[in-house]
Amino acid sequence: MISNRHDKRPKSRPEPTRSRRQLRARLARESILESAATAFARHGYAAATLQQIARDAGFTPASLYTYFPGKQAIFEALLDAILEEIYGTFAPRPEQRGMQFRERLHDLLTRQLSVAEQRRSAYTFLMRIAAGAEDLPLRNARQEQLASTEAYAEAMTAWFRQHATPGDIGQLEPGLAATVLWGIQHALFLRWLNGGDMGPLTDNVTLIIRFFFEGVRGSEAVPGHPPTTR
Amino acid sequence: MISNRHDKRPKSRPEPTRSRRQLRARLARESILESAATAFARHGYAAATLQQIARDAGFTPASLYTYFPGKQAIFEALLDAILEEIYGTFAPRPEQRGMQFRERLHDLLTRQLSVAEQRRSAYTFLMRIAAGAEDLPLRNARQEQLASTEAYAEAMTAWFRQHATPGDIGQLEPGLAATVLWGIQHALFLRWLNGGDMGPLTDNVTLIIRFFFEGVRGSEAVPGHPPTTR
Amino acid sequence: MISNRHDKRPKSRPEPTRSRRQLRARLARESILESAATAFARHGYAAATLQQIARDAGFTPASLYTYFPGKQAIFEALLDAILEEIYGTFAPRPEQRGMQFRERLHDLLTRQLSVAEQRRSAYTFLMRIAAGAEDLPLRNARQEQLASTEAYAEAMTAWFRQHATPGDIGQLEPGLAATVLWGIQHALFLRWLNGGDMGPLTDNVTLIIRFFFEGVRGSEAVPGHPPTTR
Amino acid sequence: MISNRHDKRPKSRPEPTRSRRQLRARLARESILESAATAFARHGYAAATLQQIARDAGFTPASLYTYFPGKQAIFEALLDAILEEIYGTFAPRPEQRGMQFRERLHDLLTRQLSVAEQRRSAYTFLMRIAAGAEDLPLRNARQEQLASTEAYAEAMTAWFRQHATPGDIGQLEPGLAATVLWGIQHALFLRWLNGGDMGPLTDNVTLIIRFFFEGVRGSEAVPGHPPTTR
DNA sequence: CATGAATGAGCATTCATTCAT
DNA sequence: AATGAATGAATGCTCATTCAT
Repeated sequence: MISNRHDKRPKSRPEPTRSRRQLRARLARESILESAATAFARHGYAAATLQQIARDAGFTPASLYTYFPGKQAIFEALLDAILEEIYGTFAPRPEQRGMQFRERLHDLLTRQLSVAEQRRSAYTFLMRIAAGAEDLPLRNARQEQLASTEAYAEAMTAWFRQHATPGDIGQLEPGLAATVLWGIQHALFLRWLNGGDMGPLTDNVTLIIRFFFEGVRGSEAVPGHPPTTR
Repeated sequence: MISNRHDKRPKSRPEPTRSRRQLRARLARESILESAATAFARHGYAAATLQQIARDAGFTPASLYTYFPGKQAIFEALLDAILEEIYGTFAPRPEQRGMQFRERLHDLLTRQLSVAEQRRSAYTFLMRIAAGAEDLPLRNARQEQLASTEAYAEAMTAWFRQHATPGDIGQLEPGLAATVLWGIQHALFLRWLNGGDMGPLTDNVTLIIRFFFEGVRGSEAVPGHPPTTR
Repeated sequence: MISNRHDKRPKSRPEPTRSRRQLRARLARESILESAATAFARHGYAAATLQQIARDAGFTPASLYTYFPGKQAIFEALLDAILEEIYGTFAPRPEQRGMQFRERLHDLLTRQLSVAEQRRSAYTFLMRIAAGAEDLPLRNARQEQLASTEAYAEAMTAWFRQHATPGDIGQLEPGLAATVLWGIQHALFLRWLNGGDMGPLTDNVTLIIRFFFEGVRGSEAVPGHPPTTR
Repeated sequence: MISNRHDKRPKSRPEPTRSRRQLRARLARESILESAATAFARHGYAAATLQQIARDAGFTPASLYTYFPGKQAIFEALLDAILEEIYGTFAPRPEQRGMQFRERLHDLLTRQLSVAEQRRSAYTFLMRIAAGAEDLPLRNARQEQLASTEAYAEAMTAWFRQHATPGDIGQLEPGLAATVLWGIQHALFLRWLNGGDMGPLTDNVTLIIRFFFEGVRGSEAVPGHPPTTR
């Protein structure tokens, strides 16, 4: 008799009202972020309008304020999410135990391109930022740092130091190697993005790695679509 | 007879006054384009304001309309100029006669990075566009096509076909090779752009070519700054 | 007036639950009005938001609509309440029978300042309105009339006519005297309101009356805090 | 280029173009401030809209930004102007040399009410603020201070100290006297403001002074309209 | 009864553009 | 040729109000 919430069920559906709402709200937020990613990727932060984002997500502009305090907050939430996903790929994984460096890199890039593929728009926007092509409205210094080519290169450099044995990347300065890797990866991502219906983005990993290690010369035979690892 | 006010007629002498005006006008236009390049590179087309451009060029916004019909026209003129410079580098040159493919490529990239270095802002903006990071306000389909990574890759592909002999780029599809080359070039350009006071951008050419042909493995020794052209 | 709520139900028991609800509802309404008074006094009608009012009263904005049909209704209810309290002080009181005019005025002002002290925010808001410093959203002409300095002065004038004997306020036009009295009262109210921790507002009554009758000259000695009622 | 301005006159009016524009601009600014005063006085700062101000001044809202950087700047400019006028009246004047205290006060109040009369709306708005009936959007601490009843009372207190001889205001604390004076003045200003077509506001000065010094009792005969300074 | 969610109306502000001077 | 002034259109945002739960 004290709790009157649970015995309200007889009448309708079995789900507690509470979590229904929470679920709906979470979905709405995600939908808005997805729409924002699209708009930001297509037009840039400044030129993207709440109107576009809202329409795409099935809301009116005013409604966005139910879920986010403003345009900048949407931007930050989106950036946080994609940064977390991308940088999360650098975390050490038990499966890598027995792998060679090249295999480990394959694994890493596969996971990164997988994120890029699934969060296509958000990743595209991140690349815009990373390439310096955005006026960031950031109050958050941490974000400003992370969302740059340099930060990515640094993270990759650290990863190299952790996983590569001497000789793996020649005598090359790791930071430079990381930058080049970023360039190759970026170029193939754009190719995939603009190239109509190619296969999965992750199919490019082998290619990227081969280019990275051996360059064009070493790519004796590159079929239209990727072979197995190594 | 000195004043040029009275004779507006089609046929009169090449008055110095007249050409002085033309000169002033041309200089003004170039100054505006330069300022526009800076603004567009920094903020993107949509977010850049005529206010910024005008101030930077020493005008008021209204004055820009003396030289260009509007923001979009400025954009188009700027894009035209940089596209012409970049694509101009692909034109065949007599000096290349006796060169090896690698040398020819070195020559080509040197000229391209030279443009990038001198037209820094305009080139940066072009890269934003090429990376798809811009809403193009183009009425001009030709421009839209040219200002893309694909178009660049195509031009490079054509150049490969013209200058490479079998084996030069392995058995790789030339379009793919061109894309990768773009990626490496782009990454090093960004590194130079954001990296404070490095040396000339063109110093990176040898590096780029070595990465392109041999990858990281082949780069046995890469000093902090590039060796001579070999 | 106080309890006419219970006999509205022709046919059912005087359920305790029912009147408890009514009590809760009345308390909620009063709480809301109090919060509204605070908000209106601080920001004015237009600038005060239901958000502020609701938060202060422990509700969400939507909930206010359970108790009032809208912002304007809250405003009207609040105004009604404070007007009733203030104008109620003019009602004749048996205790005044044997008093002199000056004593009666002392009594009147004491009761008015007592209201001001207890309904501090509401009274402050009323003063804003009275001073013409509010856009009244009134549909109700009666309220618009009552909530003005003139209406107050009129009421006071009437009271003067009823209670003063010739000579009490000199040969002064009563309306003018009432206006001046309002001014003095208002000034001391503001002083009390802004002045941090002074004593009770009603302590100012003697002062007000002395100023009113004799002006600065007559106030031979005014200690920091008012003497007894004389 | 440097001096081709002067010989342009033959054709049209004798005024230099430059000052024409400046004049127009100044008039526009004043017109806007006047309209702003009206709107702020009527609706309060927050509730007044640029739409109203602009329309009243014969502009579109966007045009206001030609003359002021924003709503707040309009507010500040307006407040600055009226504050300067009001506090300017406290400045010592040579003419006061031979006057008695009462005469000096008469002179002071006349000048203050004269400002109130001429800058009717602005003064009304200032009174709203002074009475605490405004949420000030002030960045400017100086303004915040000056625009309060206390600040006015302080200024008046200082003036009292400078001009009154012992006995002039009884043994009353000057701050209190200043407050009361403000109240009387304010009440009569409001009466004038709302009272339809009375005579000039300054006609009330004698009345105010008589009330201030002698109160209602001392006002033996107060005709409808003011006598000479006595 | 309470509230999360949704929205239309409205606001301050920005900006590309036009035009008279 | 250059610009101050003016403006329509559009933007991010707020808020009173409605409604389903």
